[in-house]
Amino acid sequence: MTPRQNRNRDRADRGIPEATVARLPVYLRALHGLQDRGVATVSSEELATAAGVNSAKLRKDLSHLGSYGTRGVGYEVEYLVYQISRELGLTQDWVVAIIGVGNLGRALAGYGGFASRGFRVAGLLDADDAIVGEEISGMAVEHIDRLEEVIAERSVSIAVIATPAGAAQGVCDRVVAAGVTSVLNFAPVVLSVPDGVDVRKVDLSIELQILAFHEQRKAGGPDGYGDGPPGPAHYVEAVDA
Amino acid sequence: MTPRQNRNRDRADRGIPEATVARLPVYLRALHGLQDRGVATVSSEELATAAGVNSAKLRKDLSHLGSYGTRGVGYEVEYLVYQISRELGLTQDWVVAIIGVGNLGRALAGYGGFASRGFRVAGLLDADDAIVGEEISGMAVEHIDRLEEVIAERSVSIAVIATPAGAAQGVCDRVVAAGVTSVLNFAPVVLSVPDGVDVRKVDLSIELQILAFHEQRKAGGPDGYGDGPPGPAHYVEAVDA
DNA sequence: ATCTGTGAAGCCGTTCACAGCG
DNA sequence: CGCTGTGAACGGCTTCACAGAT
Repeated sequence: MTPRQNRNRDRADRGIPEATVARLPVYLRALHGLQDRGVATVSSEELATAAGVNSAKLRKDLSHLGSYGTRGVGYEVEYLVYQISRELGLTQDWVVAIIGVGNLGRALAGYGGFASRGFRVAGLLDADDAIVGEEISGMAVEHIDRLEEVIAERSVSIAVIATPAGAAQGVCDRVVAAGVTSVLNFAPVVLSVPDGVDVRKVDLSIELQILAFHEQRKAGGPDGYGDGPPGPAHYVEAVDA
Repeated sequence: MTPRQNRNRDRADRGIPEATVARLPVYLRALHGLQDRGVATVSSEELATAAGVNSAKLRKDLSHLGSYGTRGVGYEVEYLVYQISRELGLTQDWVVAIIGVGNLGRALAGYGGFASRGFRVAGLLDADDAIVGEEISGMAVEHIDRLEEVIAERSVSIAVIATPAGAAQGVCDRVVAAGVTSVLNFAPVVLSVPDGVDVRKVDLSIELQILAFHEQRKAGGPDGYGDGPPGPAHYVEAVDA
């Protein structure tokens, strides 16, 4: 039989590669920038440059959504914005609750990119009584005890966890039990969730450590040059900073 | 710049895959957790579970650093912590400057994970005179005009950009000109930098959009309801499936 | 016997290069 | 022509399954 599955869907195959999905928001942002500048049509080369990828990758990515370009011309900006938005599910509003209202939670609550791009923050919750009641970006902070009510009453579908590490798993369990199936986690812990729940993690410290690795390499490799002194025999004191 | 001259396949090959590098910080955090609980030895299966990966991947990753385990037994926690720390370059301190002291910058400045794991915040800079002089986490905010001096005087090697989008590229150009070759960017723009400069991006809005994509799919696939707003030009019949 | 370290296979994503269409 | 859309080649990452060390 043929190697492919029986039904090779014509266009807009729903099996869009993860790597492509992760880039669609970048393309979308670049397209919005072009829109603001009044650009009506864009070539794969131009859009790719604006998005920081190469044009072959961009064309391949867009081909997973369908044939939305015109050969010999390029892509119509407005049309492509709509198609990508629809594919990402941004033509509807997603209701978000932010749990943990420290500096990070405040930064998230005030982030303009939320409201403007299909996300509506409908709840700010915290366990600290000193913070509860405070008004942030026009919204009053509620006590975490009301978490389940808030999720149910306002149909929250995405939970943003910005609590300290120790509280994160507990909060996660509660939001999942309340029916949330998408979690964005800023706490530096690996959350465990049942199948069917999506968790994405944003971790500053990990990003910095990756940078440090490359920075060190630029400076001549770990411990100086070449092999250095590794090996089980050279068990130096653990330098726990 | 000297080209790659990696010939040693012995152990600790310096050509560690990017995907592995990105996971090492996760392993390191899991190991620190085990250390705190007084665990001395761990199997690949246990550590993998704690880190949220499968054991084959963990073993393959660690094999790129060297043979630091004992067959039939597992890995010595303290020794592995040291080896990973060394590989990531965390046995030395990296000096960080944070540019942009809004809520996000404050959250970053107060983030405990910095100081404790090989990073030292040596500068907080902002363009807003109302903020300059304010003390945050025991450090006074300085004016962005002093950016180049701060970088040079304190040997800053990593710049964290937490400014509004419009200011990010300008700040980036300045830190690069001042000799910084590692940038962590929180502003929602694609920064362009010369070769040899590393940029990593953290983007909340992108993460949320990826979640929205999957959430939508769970709810029955994109376009599962009527059709949205009008598509500008050609509006072919969407999908048959 | 147990658990690591690793060749080998399979999978996925990227890049190439050109066919196909405007 | 110019530029998109895409098969095919390529390379990297993940997974498997077992050889090999203790």
